[in-house]
Amino acid sequence: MTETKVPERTARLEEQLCFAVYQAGHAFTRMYRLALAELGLTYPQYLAMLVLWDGDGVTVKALGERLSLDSGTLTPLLKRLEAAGLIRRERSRQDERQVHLYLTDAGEALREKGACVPAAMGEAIGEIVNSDGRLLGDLKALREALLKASDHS
Amino acid sequence: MTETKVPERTARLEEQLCFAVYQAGHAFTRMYRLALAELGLTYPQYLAMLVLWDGDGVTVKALGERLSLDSGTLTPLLKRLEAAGLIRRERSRQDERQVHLYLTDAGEALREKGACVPAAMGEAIGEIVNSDGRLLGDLKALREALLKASDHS
DNA sequence: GACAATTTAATTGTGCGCAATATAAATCAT
DNA sequence: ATGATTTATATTGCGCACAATTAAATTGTC
Repeated sequence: MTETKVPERTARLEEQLCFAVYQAGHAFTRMYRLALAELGLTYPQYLAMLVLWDGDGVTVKALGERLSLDSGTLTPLLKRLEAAGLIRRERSRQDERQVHLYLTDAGEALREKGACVPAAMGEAIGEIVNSDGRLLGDLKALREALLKASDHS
Repeated sequence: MTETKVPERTARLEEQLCFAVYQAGHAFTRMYRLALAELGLTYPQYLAMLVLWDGDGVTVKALGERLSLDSGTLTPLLKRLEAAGLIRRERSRQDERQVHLYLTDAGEALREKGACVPAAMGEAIGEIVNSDGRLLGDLKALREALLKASDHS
């Protein structure tokens, strides 16, 4: 037993799962950037619009839960969408703490142009890698495990 | 054949691969945040230190290629690491365009504390999901496909 | 050797992402 | 009903991420 205590090399960057996720995320936003620029949207703005296209009138809070984002991120993002004329922000009469989000006609109209974005992406790469939804499932499981493990509450 | 042309619903957010990657990335940085805060590092700073621990003296350019980040991101980040006393930035004598990055004693000393970070993470979640490196491989393949597809050059 | 083209960093400006805090409204407890 | 607690949004501040530009050094060409 030659106890060769190698000075505990930290794992190589490229072999770490966190880095792979980090890089894949950047690659995705880069990929979406061009297509979304034609819609005048950033990627996070596009995600917000996806939620509203799925059904508007939701509150900022509900949107935040769907996207895992807080008001510190959403408030300025939503103000930009409002300034772009895509949504309206209306404070609730029943509960004046809440702000409901509605699509304008322009925001509704953008849905169709937005609809072809994931299709274009999907054809380019989706089937190649995500053959049977396995990767998607793995990532969801990963996220769950991460959230569970980092539940500092 | 009842041709019910449903108004082309955009895919649900939660079923989109890009969103899963986006969410997993956030979950990772959240998970790392606490452990890294004890080292006084952010997650991107930790990635930079990983590269330098793997071998210092590299240029900003080389670091950027390793991390897929440009000088716009790296210059201020490296200045912060320098201000924290972890690295030195030295402009090359041979080629004054280049800046080489060296670990200080403090930066070198941080390696050991940093070494237990991925271990703690890995034990918490690594084995659960990444049973045999399949997920890692899938993500790398995904990244490759994305970069290839978005090679606007 | 002079000058154009390329390369490397740094700078500027915009938009997330998130912690911490503030503010105001609603709810709860007495 | 009044005061304490909780909830929803907004604000502030810091640190990425990246496009676009600038500045300076190097290389290539003639």
